[in-house]
Amino acid sequence: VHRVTVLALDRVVPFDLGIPARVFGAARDADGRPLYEIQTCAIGGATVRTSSDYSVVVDHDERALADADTVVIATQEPEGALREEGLLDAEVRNALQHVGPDARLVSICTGSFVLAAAGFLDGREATTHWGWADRFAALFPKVRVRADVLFVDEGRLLTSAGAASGIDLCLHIVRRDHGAEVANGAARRCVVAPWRDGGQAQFVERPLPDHAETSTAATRLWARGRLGEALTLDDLARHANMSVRTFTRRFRAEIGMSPTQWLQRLRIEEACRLLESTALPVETIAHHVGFTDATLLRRHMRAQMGVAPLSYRRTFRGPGDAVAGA
DNA sequence: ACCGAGCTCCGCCAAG
DNA sequence: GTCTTGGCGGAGCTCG
Repeated sequence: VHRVTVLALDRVVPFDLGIPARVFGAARDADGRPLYEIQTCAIGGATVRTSSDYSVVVDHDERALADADTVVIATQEPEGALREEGLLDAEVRNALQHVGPDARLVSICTGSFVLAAAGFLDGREATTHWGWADRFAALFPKVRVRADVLFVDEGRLLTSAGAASGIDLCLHIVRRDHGAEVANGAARRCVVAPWRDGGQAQFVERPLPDHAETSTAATRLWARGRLGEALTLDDLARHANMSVRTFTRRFRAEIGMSPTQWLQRLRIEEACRLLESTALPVETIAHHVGFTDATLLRRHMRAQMGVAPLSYRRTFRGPGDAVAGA
């Protein structure tokens, strides 16, 4: 089992502190056995104040960092010397000494300030909460800050943007460790979308020389932009410059579902968005997201979420809600 | 609710 | 020997 140790520092943000335990804890192998063991530690094993109106009691002190395969620095709003000069408190610095040389280092939100101040991020790309990106860049000129992504994967060092992107990052790590299928299972247990790769590149991966050409990422972006068209497997494979067989194989390995499953999911997602935010007729929406027919949209929505398009719109808008046009 | 033509998915396997 | 590729075929699915 892979051991994940979460370090909770003073004024930790409870939401973010809970993310690793929840997501890694949801990662199971085919027989349902947990793939990660999560422990939470604090300096001196002391009670930790949170950013909210309560404190947390942990079971471990910083020595728990020593046998961690992965160390997660939970969100802590930078204060004092860290905020002003980018310097770590002596006790935090000492605690980080326990981290093994091969441990993977992960930060959520402003936890990246700690990693940067400790020098781990020098010469690397990293991200942090967008509201802190300028301060971060000013304090740590040796770090290349990306403010426009959900997370950055530098291999042994991974940083995520604000709050919920910590979930995306943890899922990404599970995907890296155990494949997309396992990661999707964890996402399902957490009742969270297994894949957020919006319009822009929302994460940056360490450029692996061979990985870039073999990935279906570019084709997914391309397909996303032409949802309304009738895309066949051949179209996708051709765009990716792969045989159909290789494309489907890669796709499943990377995303954990088949190309058409993914495409349908996207279509439904977009249809829901339009149902929520516009008053367009179902027929128009169906065509817009690539269904030839409104009945097809109904069939798929029924199958995937058990709701008919109009009743989805109704529950979302509430009754009597005036509708503004598209 | 059902049906058939066509498409998709994936195990298998030979080839690189 | 190990890993990847891609054609084949049939089971299963999708769409009209």
